Amino acid sequence: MKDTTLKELAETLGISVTTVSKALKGYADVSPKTREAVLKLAEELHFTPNAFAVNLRKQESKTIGVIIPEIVHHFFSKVLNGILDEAAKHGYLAIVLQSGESVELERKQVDLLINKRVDGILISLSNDSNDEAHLKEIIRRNIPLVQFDKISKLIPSTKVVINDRQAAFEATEHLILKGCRKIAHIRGPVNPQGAIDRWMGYKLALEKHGITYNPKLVYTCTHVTFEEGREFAKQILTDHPDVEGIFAITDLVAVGVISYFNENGFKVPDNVALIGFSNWFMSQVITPQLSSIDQPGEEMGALAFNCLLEEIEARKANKPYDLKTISLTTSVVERQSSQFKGK
Amino acid sequence: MKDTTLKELAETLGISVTTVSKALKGYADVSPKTREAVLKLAEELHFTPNAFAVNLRKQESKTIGVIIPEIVHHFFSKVLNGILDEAAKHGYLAIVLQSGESVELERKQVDLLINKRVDGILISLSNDSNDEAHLKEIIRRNIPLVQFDKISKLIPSTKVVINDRQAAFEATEHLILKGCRKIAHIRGPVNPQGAIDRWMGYKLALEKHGITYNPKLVYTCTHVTFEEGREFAKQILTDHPDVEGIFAITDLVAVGVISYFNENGFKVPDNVALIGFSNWFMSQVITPQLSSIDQPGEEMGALAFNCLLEEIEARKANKPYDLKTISLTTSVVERQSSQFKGK
DNA sequence: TTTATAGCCGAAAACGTTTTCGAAACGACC
DNA sequence: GGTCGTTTCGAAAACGTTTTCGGCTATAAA
Repeated sequence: MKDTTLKELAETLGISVTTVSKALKGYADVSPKTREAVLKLAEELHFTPNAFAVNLRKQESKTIGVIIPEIVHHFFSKVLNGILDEAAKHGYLAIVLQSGESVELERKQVDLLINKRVDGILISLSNDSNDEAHLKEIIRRNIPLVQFDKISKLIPSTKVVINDRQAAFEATEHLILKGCRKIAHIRGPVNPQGAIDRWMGYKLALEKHGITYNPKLVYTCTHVTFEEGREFAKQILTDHPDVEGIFAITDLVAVGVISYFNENGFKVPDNVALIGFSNWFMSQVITPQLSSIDQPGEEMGALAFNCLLEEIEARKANKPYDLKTISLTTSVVERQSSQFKGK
Repeated sequence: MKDTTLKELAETLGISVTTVSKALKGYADVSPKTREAVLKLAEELHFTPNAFAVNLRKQESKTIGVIIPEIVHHFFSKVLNGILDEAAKHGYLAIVLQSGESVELERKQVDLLINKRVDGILISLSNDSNDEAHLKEIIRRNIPLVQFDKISKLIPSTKVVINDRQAAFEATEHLILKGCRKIAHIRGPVNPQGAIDRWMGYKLALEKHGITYNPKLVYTCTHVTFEEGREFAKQILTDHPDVEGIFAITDLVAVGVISYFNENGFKVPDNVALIGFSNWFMSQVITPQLSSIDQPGEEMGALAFNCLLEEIEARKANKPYDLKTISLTTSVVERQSSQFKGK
């Protein structure tokens, strides 16, 4: 059973394909009588224009590609949610791919999207993306591109990010304002820009409040897991039993810290104040509830899509457009874990 | 700057489009000399076949559509992960849509995918899907369809599910074997089949072990949230202070129960044993760690895709294929929360 | 009666690829 | 020289739509 085509409609009505097409698209130069006949028959036969043909003819598919490191990830799934909803509003569909934090895979996914001839690409880079050849290829091919969250500064494109340094500054300052002076930082891996920026924000906050930075209070994750949180909690307790506050790179790590402290009778927030990062769902349901930094994931996704759409439409109309970098503001979400009691 | 086409290659080489196409696809009837010339030029000019044209010609796009209720959801994102990985292995891309648990939106998304002429559709229904007209339309259009997790029994298609009744039976029996006799069940909403099946599994386990079913021990969620878990925990404590075990429809609800009990000094598992459902990540990091039922999300996704692929290929080859229903086995994940101490 | 003007319609090209089918060229063999 | 087979190539149709452009008819104006 084949799909109905314009040609079939035309033949059964005894008119030309052209007229059928025009009737369906509301052109003015088709009489009301034939228009209605066409519409009626099209309805009856469940006609829908063949998307393949339309794509070929119009050289566009109303489809974008999205590449993220991991889909099973609270933040990225929220961003994706924002992208999908906003895309739907504007009649766009999204092909979703994950790079699994591997550059080779990321490059492969980019190639796939280029070959598919998507109308545009949204990408958040994998952690070890040192090579940008594939991104350059996107630009060479003149495909609209917007980077979000984890970006490459070397690639000229619109970017939607959060200000990691500022956010980390506020997180640390929050602990300071709660009365902490000796504050440890469990930071992210060495390379990713985000981890570096947050670490710098931490230092800046200490500096502003006259606390000397002590590198021994900084612990570096390699995998940013729950288990690492537990391990570093133990380590901190032996290295610095008098620690007053901890700023963890991520809620997951912070939850690991809580878990270890809970088991070992070290009280959060009575003995030590704690703040995480991302405002992951779990931070509301753990005991004690975890203070955190809210990253507006859906907003980031929606904004990234809108920037991409702007670029797509500008190019189609042969209009110029500006590459911008949008920095979303984060906010401290104050919960129980940071209500430091002092000594 | 336009993309290179077969025609351009042909013209600069002074040969026909046909020969260029054949050279690129490794046909035998093109001489080694011309083949190499074509390959070389294609490489230089970064030629990639125009996907729009290929789709039109072949009447397929190597793209499938996926509709899930929510993307920001641990289980569904895992299923999606399984789908995407398996699809990638077979050279397929996926367009992802969410129905947001609304039938109207679901119907709209189905229409979009039909119009896009995807090669097949994977769908998990929204909760209030009582109307199946849109699914029937997929079948009428002869589009390969596989349902997973939340399915409609009325629609003939391959299905990949878990055996909710069996899983709930095992969860309840697990509590019984730990020594619980008075066991409450916080069940899901009234309509969805999954909630009904789990409730029946609960009853069956009681029956098998000679415990009379008491409807007053069953509490019905409407939104299946953390807050509902807390509320019902409170309610259970006043209604049945001597409760020994609780089987919650979902880990999230179970975590709500833990949260309330933790705050009010009612000890899990000393006073009451608890088991959830889904084995989502949080169950490992909460204190006490939550026993649960593991649902193999990625496996479900991978399997669903493979079934779809089978159907796609069978149709292309005009071979018959069978509709099957695959029931994945779940397993009890025993953690701290179910280690009941008795009285 | 001619001319201008709407109103309606359709031929045809274009999008870029794939595949069928036949043809040309060439050598080998009888 | 004719026949046959092999190798290499290309014309053309097909996939289904969109859009331009010109043409036809009938009516109104001159």
